[in-house]
Amino acid sequence: MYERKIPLTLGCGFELVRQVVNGKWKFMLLYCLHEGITRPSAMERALPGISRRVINIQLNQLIGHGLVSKQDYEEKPPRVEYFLTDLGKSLIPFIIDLGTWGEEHKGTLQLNIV
Amino acid sequence: MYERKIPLTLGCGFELVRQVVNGKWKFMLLYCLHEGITRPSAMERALPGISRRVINIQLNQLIGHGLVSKQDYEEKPPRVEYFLTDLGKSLIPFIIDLGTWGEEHKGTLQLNIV
DNA sequence: CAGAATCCGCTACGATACTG
DNA sequence: CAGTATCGTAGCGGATTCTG
Repeated sequence: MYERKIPLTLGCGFELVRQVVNGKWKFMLLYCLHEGITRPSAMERALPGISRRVINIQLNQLIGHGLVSKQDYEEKPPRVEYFLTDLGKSLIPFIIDLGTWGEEHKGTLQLNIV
Repeated sequence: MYERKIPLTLGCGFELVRQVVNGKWKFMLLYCLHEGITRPSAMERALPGISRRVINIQLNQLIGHGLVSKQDYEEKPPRVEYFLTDLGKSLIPFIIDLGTWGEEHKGTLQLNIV
């Protein structure tokens, strides 16, 4: 054998992950759901700076990717709730650990990012 | 107490991580380095579809974030090598585990993404 | 309160060509 | 082989407005 052109058996996995978590607020939205913040209005309060449009778009993408499910109670005034699916839950440990990693290296990183 | 407006102590960490790994090929570049693929030409071969321009841009960002270091041997023909810093190495387990996660749920995810 | 529709600026990325 | 410069494009996300 010569050389492996694509030595990255994980490459496909990387790309899938990248697509799934691609989006400015996806991590935080998933973490909100994990924290029990299930309603859009609550997310808007919990995440200063996010807009309703982006909440909807990114939640819908997460639903499309099978990480989130939606419950519409069809009441008036409207009430809906979003929940993590099992697949979504399986991603939470990564998110928390990555967030912790970011916190721990905040000093080093911020210097460079700012 | 009323309600915590920002219940996400990890929010800042999320944001830092998002900025650091933001980029289509960052995961794969970091994984390349971890695999010992240190030279740009080798990365180009290992990652079909990537361009030299993007390799340089994203590696420089990683350097700026302190995850990667560069060694220029100042020879002719030119030869340079990139390496993971300790900070960069500390991110590798996440990347591998996320790639594995993506691989494991490929079936579920691909249906939705395609 | 949930959410869809519209407009728009910014950036990332790809393609290409060029310098040492 | 390494790296830069330029151009064109698609998409993300912010602001705003409107509906049920």
